[in-house]
Amino acid sequence: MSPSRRLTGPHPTLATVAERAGVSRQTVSNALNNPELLREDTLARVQAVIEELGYTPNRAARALRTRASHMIGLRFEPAQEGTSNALIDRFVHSLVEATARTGHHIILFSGDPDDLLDGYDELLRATAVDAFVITDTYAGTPQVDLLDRVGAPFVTFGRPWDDPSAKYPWVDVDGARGAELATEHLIAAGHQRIAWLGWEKTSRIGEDRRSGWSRALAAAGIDAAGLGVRITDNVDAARMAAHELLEDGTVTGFACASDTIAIGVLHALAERNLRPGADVGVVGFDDSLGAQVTWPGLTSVRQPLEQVAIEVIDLLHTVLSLKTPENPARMLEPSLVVRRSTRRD
Amino acid sequence: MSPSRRLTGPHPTLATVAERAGVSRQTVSNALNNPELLREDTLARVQAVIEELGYTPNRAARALRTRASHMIGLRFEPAQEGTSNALIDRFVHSLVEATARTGHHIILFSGDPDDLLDGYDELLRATAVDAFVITDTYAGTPQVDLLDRVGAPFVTFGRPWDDPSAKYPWVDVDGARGAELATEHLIAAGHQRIAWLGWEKTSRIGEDRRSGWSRALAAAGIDAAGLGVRITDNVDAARMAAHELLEDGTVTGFACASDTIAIGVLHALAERNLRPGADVGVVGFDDSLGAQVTWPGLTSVRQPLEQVAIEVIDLLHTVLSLKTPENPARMLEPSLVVRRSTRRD
DNA sequence: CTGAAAGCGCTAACAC
DNA sequence: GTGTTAGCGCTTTCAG
Repeated sequence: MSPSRRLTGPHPTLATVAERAGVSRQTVSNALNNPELLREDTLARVQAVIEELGYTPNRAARALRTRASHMIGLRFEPAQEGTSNALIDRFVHSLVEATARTGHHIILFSGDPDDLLDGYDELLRATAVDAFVITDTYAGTPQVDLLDRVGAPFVTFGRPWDDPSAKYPWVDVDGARGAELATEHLIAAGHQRIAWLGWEKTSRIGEDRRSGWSRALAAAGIDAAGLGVRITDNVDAARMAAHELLEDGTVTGFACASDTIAIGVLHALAERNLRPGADVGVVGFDDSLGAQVTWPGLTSVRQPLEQVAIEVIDLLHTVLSLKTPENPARMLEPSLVVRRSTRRD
Repeated sequence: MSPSRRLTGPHPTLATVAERAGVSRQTVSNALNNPELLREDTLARVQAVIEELGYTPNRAARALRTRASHMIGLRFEPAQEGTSNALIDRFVHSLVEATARTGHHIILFSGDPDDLLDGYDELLRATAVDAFVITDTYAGTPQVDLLDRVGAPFVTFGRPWDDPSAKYPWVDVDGARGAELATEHLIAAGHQRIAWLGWEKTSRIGEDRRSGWSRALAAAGIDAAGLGVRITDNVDAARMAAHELLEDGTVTGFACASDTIAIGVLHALAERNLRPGADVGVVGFDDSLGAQVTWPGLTSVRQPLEQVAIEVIDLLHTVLSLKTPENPARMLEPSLVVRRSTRRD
């Protein structure tokens, strides 16, 4: 005699479905997780009841039993104001779309701004997440060491700058190639003296992008001397640096490490009554909303974030199934979105 | 004789802690959830072991038992390109910060773009979330009906436009007041003929903001005839509308329903060689990144999203503890961030 | 104040 | 193929 209890609670359980379908709970479970084990008619009957009752397995119970939460943690930093670079936000949108197809969910957490590692450990010990996506690899990757140590799966958006031979799975966009595209585009538009406005030397990403600019100039036989400038990532610093470079009248192109910097250059042009595109070509980086709305339209290097998200989730999937990914290091190509800041109409 | 098993797995459990501290599992549980029940020395001893072992309660087990996941669902729509308005992204950042203090977490999910209700039900039936935050109230609120029907807790960012007497908890920002602030600011700067560039009539939020503009003009005894224009929310539509309004040379002020629209006005000014601020005052809405980086700096109405998030979480807390919030309808005041687009230097 | 027993809903292992 | 048993880690009774 089975102790069949009828639950009065709002949610049907395995037992409810089993009773209604006239099978055991295990059979319902199999219908869900190993449908090939059931006879066709039994399966159909069980599925009909599941449908009818609107049954969805209880996540907590399933997680407790299988030790898999199907949650992916992402540490979400406070909003950065004053920069047009909301790249991470766009990435998160893509990530949510990408996870939707796999049954995983993104859970956002915050941590002490002074402690890059804060928050990870707790979620892990609570078995609240199966894995992490790490985005802030530009700041070095202490998180990677931590997660490696405790054996937690993760994938990073951003390559292992500190240790190119590191073998954890990552996805990144070739920033040097992006800057090269930008510079080639300016050269093709007839510019010769093309400046680089980038970040401080401490930024690996910044130096990488800068190398793409150098490469493009070298390939075209253009001397880069005095044209590479390093500043902090804000509009005003860029504006001032641009004024300095524009002083002698020979510089007519700017490849920039960010849209914020490029917009600073546009400000300088406005103040000098120079026409973006016609007089001076300007290219930004990241195709941020700022690039899209700013006057007269900013040409910018765009990272394929949708694809990055898909690759990240794909890698995560592989890692979570304890398989070794075939290609754990995935470099994607950026593209150039051309707008009026480089058109010589 | 207690069946004390030593777990070899990575995570300590209640049993591990209990054994190590020489108490029963229940006592450890109490140390966590009802510390006032324990004798001081026992409590201290248990806490020391918890600390030492780095124990964190298993969320799945706790959720299964208490029927509370401590997760809050937020449906996250695909990124909107071409508009400077990433308000929701900024809100999510604030929300994550706000939840951090309460032990809740935000889980992001996506849904069929054609079905506003998609996704909610499933998370609920899976008991994956305790409650929802709803942000898209401008599109009407079918979600509210759904959640009300199934008895799921939620709080909205956005008031019940369709039914002002609805008694569910919400937090919103007074958009009419924001437009009024913008218009008053333009009047104070000496402008008289101040145009409104807003959204189509179908937008409740748009009409609400517009009413603030009318109110400010009326209070100053200025005739608004012919100055209120409704367009779609994009840079180009705004640019063209601005050109039309600027044609007769009398309009010198623009209050706008969004930063996107305001930036379109700035484009028109650039094309007419009019100086933002000195010749024509322009005010946007939402203080987006675009407003912050665009030349020459766009004055904009700012919504206090950090505070909105805090109030939302506060209401959610109250609702989740089955109490009736004292003040379930919370309207917050926006503020004006003044930049050069309204300075007459 | 502390301990023992029961069970949340599910799935892995094994019997039939 | 299908049913039975056990237990994931926790908290809620209820005894002591």
